[in-house]
Amino acid sequence: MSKPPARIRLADAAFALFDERGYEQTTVDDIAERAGVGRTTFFRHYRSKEAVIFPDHDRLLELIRDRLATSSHRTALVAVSDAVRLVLLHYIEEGDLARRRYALTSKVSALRDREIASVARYQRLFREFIADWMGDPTTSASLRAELMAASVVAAHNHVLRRWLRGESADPVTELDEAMGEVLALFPAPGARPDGTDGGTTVVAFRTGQDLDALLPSLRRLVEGDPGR
Amino acid sequence: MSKPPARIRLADAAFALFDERGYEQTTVDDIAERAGVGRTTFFRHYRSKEAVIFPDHDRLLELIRDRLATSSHRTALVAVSDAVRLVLLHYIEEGDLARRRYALTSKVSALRDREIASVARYQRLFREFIADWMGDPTTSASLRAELMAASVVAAHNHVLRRWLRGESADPVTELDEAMGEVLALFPAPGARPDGTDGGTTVVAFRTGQDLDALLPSLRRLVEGDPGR
DNA sequence: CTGTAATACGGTACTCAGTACCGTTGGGTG
DNA sequence: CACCCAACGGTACTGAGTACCGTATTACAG
Repeated sequence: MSKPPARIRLADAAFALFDERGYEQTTVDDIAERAGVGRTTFFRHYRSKEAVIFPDHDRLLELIRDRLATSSHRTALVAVSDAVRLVLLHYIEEGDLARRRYALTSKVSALRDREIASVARYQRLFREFIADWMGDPTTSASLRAELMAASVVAAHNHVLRRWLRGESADPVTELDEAMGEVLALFPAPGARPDGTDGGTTVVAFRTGQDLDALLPSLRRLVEGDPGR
Repeated sequence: MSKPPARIRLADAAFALFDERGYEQTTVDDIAERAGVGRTTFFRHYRSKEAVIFPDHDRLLELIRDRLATSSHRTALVAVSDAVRLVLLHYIEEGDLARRRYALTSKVSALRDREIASVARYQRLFREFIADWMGDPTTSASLRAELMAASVVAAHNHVLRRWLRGESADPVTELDEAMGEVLALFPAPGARPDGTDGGTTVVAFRTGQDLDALLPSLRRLVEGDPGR
């Protein structure tokens, strides 16, 4: 039962001290001391005092960048909705650690700001991806990309926060639902080369009917024979 | 021709030095020295080195809070759209100063993060206002409030950035147009007091959209909230 | 004119985050 | 054994931000 590596010990010590004394009241020296290492070693493993709480935002950002780069979806919004799932899954994998971080960021404004800045980087990535995908430098297209990216991130944050607060048992499903709402906000342009601008399918449901029973015909309507 | 007050001299000195040497390469001592005051005086007027660039975000936040508190609009979204105009007008009043700040925040990530954190506070204020206004603690209502707040802020940012880059001659009109798009995204619920609702849901699809992606929201429409 | 209180200011000293640099240790590997 | 290389510890430094104290200016009451 040898000691875990310094990086882990530092993180454990940091979270423990933050819980005991609060973030500002804890110095880097305190953390290093409790971890049984020198102060230099702390900064070797974590760029800053804040970074010990957000260890791998950069890695996650790259992961998402790759996912977007290799994604083959029919619309940019679907691709982004798919990519943002990675973020949620990452948090869920962290489990209790993510919740402890949430408790900290809720109290310490400096950490909250840092978290917000990280999220903004995701949003920027999404915005640029959508704008590139649309390839339309128009003002309105740019605005549309901005709105889409903001909505995806907002929906993700909504679900994530619910899960962090313990209000959600199945966050992945909730994310799907939330993303469905977002997709519904932005109907695809439905560009038709022949100019008939069909593309619109109107479906009438009777409430109380089983959606799953309708699904096959729905799918036929949308995918099989567009324009009817 | 007496000297302007120390607060102004400090801001001028700061911006000049930031332009000359860059933000990180400028120390607070440098700023104070050029302004002809002591270092202590700098911190008396500005809480931090960053604060000299963002002097009145707090004041503006309070202004918006008041505006929302005294607003009598038909929908929460309109009230927020109206309030966010204050932010844009504030930047426009600052004129060239706002553009110099934009040039700085574009280069220095620490400043960009700070700006983003400020904007997030507006967004949070909007979100809480909308949620309170709706008075519906449901998950979907909460998500809707989140999406609305994010969209308003995104639209504002879009217009503001265009103006800061000198790409917009009439930002106020552009903001109105952008807010129009946002309002179009979120049609009013259209409550039916007479109960004539026949339980039929009409859904308009655009082909080219992923049916699977839409499915969750569809399911919610049919099963979760009949009659809407 | 004088005492006094408020305000703004300058200076010193301190804490702490973050950086730079240097020396040391402890394994592997030829 | 000699060498190397990675991880570590220590020291010293810069710079932001805070606390505290003394001082000059102004205003104002008596």
